[in-house]
Amino acid sequence: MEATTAIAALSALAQEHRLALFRLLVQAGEEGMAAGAIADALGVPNSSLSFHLAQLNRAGLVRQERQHRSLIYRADYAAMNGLVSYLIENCCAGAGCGADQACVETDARQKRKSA
Amino acid sequence: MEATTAIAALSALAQEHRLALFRLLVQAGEEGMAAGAIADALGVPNSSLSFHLAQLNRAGLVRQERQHRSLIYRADYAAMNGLVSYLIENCCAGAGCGADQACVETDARQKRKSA
DNA sequence: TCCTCGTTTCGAGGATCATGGAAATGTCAG
DNA sequence: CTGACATTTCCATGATCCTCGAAACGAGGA
Repeated sequence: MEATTAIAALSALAQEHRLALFRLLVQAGEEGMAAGAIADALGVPNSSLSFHLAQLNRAGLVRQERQHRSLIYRADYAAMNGLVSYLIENCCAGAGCGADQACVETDARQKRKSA
Repeated sequence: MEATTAIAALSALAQEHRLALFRLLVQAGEEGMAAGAIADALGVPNSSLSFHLAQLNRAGLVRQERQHRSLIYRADYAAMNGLVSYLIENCCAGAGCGADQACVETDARQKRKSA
């Protein structure tokens, strides 16, 4: 992942409504949600929500698909994991982070992915 | 982690210089780096760097410690992992994300942590 | 104490972003 | 074709953020 891509993703997530929206889609899973249902769940005006959905889409964090009259949105798990991996890249200079077990786990996980 | 905290962290990371800075500290590990050394490595004016370091510090992503005349900065791995966990919370609605192996891994990792 | 070095704060200018109503677009049923 | 519905685009307003030189601050060394 390039820095530009990561910044786009982080900028997209660094906003109250968009963070809630993305997490909603992450938890919704493969089924996804229609724009209207999301607006309902979040209590955001349609025009605002559309703006935020477009931002997340442009950042590659969500994908849209037509289904009858509705647009279904889904979280892009690959992009999400790519961002996470980018953040913890070469974590801890190979020192194992001392007492921080969580960091060791994420580091190991990344190595497993690239192997 | 609360939404406000996560947004603060994401906002802090959603900026070219700060993202590079944070990743530099993540890779530097426990040893950390002095403000001057960071400014040198990134080619950013001192005043700008100080501004960005303050943002990361206020977001809880880095910690500072005096050492003689220099201020040593270190990445806060606990905060980093907290943010990651917040993002992937209840990932995939327990569906295993279909073909997306990476997501399954992160989901499993999170469950392991909270167990 | 005086001076130097490392770092932070101040301040103004330019750039980017969020909001939400109204109008436009696209999709389908009758 | 017409009407109804779901969603997006347009647009102006207000708010927030980034930059960096200059000045201020704080900690040692002589």
